[in-house]
Amino acid sequence: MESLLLIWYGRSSRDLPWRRTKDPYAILVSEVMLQQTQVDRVVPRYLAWLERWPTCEALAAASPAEVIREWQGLGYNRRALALHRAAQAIAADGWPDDLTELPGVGPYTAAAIRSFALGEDVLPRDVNVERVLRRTGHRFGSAAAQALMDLGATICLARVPRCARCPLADRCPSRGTRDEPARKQGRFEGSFRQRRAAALRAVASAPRSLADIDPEAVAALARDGLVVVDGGLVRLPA
DNA sequence: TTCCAGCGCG
DNA sequence: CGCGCCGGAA
Repeated sequence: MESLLLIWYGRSSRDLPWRRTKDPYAILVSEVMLQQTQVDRVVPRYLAWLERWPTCEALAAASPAEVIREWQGLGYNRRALALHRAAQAIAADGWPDDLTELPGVGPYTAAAIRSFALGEDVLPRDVNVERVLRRTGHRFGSAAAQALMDLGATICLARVPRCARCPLADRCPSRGTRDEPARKQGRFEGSFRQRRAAALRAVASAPRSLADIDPEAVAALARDGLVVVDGGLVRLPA
């Protein structure tokens, strides 16, 4: 079964920039960006990020404000600050044995770095991988990691699986089944999310007076350490 | 509306 | 373990 998957992957793999490197820092950047964010949206931002900060040391030397600006629009902005602190920790002390000691690095991202950058025999389990494992009832080795992700992202979709094009469909007990819909989310237009994003854009372009900015949005950003408030002004961290 | 290579907190 | 976190595009 795994060989069928790998044959399919040989023909259908996605050409993604972070698959062209084994630099642990580059893999770390890609994985943090990819946490709950679509591949197509990450690609250009990943390339720009690495061009600006090619190493942990370069990123560590940047200011939080620069980091937030470079991250702007990707969402989950605290990821950016965590990545920054991780780079500073690595620049100071090197890579820890337990990668989950790094801020913003959990079980999945740690396994991804160990597998994709360090070549260790571990299988990173994201939702796509878990879904394929669950549906097929099969066990796969770490060599199938990228293939499982691509299958889950392009064929074995949660809601509308494309079983007709799946290399594993013949022996898949879940062939044709669909997953339940996930949580619901309100409209973006006019939402608090939109106001918060606008507030961050405003502060990022230049420091503003508190009076010029939506107070609730500023409070939310401040709670996350994305802005500081002083002297009636909101601005990004020094 | 629903999707998205998770993490960290209670 | 459940939940909130982000933003936009399809």
